[in-house]
Amino acid sequence: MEAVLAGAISEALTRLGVDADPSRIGLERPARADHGDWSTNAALVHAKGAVMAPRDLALRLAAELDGTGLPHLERTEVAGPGFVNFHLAPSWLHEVLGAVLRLGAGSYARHDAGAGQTVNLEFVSANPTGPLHAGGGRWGAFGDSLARLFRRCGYETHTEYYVNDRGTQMELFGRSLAARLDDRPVPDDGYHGEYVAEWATELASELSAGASSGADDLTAALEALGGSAYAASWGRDRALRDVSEALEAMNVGFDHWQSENKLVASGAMDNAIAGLRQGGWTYTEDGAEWLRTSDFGDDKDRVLYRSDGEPTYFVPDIAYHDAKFDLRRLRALQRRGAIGDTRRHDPDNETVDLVIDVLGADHHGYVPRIAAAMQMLGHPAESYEAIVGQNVTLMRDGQVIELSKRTGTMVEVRELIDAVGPDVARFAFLLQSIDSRQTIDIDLLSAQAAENPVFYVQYAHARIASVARRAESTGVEPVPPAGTDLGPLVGEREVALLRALEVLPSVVETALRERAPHKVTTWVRDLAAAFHGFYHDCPILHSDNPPEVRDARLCLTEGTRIGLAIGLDLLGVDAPEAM
RNA sequence: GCGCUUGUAGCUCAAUUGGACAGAGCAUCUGACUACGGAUCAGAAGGUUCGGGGUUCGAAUCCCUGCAAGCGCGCCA
Repeated sequence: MEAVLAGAISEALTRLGVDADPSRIGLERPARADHGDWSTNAALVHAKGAVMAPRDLALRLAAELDGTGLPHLERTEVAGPGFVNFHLAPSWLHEVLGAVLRLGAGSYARHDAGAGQTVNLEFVSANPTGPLHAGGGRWGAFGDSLARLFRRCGYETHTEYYVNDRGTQMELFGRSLAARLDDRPVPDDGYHGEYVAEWATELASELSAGASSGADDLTAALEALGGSAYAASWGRDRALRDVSEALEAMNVGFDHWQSENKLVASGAMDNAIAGLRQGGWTYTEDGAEWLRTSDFGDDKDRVLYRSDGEPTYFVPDIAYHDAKFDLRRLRALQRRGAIGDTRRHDPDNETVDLVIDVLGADHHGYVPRIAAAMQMLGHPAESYEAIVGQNVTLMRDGQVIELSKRTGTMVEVRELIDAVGPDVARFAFLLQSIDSRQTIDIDLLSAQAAENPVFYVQYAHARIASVARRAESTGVEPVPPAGTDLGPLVGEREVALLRALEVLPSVVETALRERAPHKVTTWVRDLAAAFHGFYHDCPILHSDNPPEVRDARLCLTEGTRIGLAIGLDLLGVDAPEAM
């Protein structure tokens, strides 16, 4: 419909002798229903070139369009400073509903914008030194929903979690665990959380179970295995199990967990650094080796190898990001079953087209240097993208809870999920833009869990399922056959619901383009609201209803179910048959 | 001090990226089924879009400036 209108507008302008510039013509769905179904600013934009008052041009344009016999067009109108509004007959929405029913949840609102393109999406990547902080849930929900949007738009999509299992933090974590194990004080700059003590107890029982002959000296048993280094690696696995389980509970999964240790062991660092040196991007100063990141907009150059010869954390990060561009690496992971099914892809293309990091605001300073390094290694500037989101503030009892490694205070995602359930938690994270700081008051969220908007949406879905069950029990086909006359759907609430359903494809498209899954949340609430209104005012299975009205409404109900199912799936939230 | 992000109803947030009278949900007040699930629906009230300039047919949105908040600014990770 949009394409038909856009073409007609351009042609009409040309017939009026105006030099039409299609790129500047805006065609949009007005916010207010009484402004019609579509609206164009074409007259406003072209008035100057046509040397006419905007309204005069609008009037002539409207008259011209009225004469062309466009399908479904009831009338045009000129409004405001010179908008031309198109009022369409409900029949155009009936065609939309027909398409929704024909395509179903699998195919409606799908785009092939990303066909043949591969995207790699990294998110969460919290250090494996403890359970996942509740704030981390935001990145999980966001990243996972964004991945779902990419998939729906035809991208071959890989999701990754980078495991920083190497370096100072891991050592400290290992030493903290070891210290707890023999009741020594935890190092000052170590990990003081309650969980460290609990995990040390677990480690202790594993050690004593594993020790052959009642070795009750745990310290000796640990030393035999490698001391705090063993504790660190054991703790890493323990933490990752905890993190993945918590994310799984929120319906968040990853195709691949990349260990930094294994990456380094593979020689990836040497390869990447060789590439940088070859390109002449490095130099030595004060005994350290530097990278010319300021050539690409970074504030200053960055150290790769310290004067003592040790690589900074930056080196493995470069190697990792470089590796993420390598499709052969992803294929190899796939063969090992680390990654799920793949979609069609150009077999000659060996490069991932888009590598995305989802980061918290506290890491934004790191973006320019990694972007610089990727360009030095030959990856086009637009192929690396960092999405920087604002962090979450957690509250309890009206008090802000500061995340502190020293004192060990934290709120775990698990705790949040246990308190309110996965759907409320996930919906809450996806309720607002990633650009705005989010405050989650765990008590407030628990207390108001029953009023959470997620239930409003899920209730709409459950109601529809209930209608279907009732239809079945009275011998009525819950989904009338294709070709059912949708003509009876002309009431205000029916049209409002049809309109809400119609915009889903463009919502999906903009949500992906703007990396804004919360747009799906907003839409799904709108659709649910339109459905509840329809349901309240328009009886479906009531015996007074003529069969043709009943069947048309059943079609609309099923179409709504499809829309809700798509939206909730994109959000990773359950679409229940009953509540 | 410099940089990034943000500032919208009492609270939490939207606003088709420059469009028409800035919209929802909570909270407050008032109403609605002898019909398919009342976790619903309808209505009222609530605004100088942080302040001040500017750009144009048109600004919450873009530019300048001031204020406020969060984050970042190491041969730490």
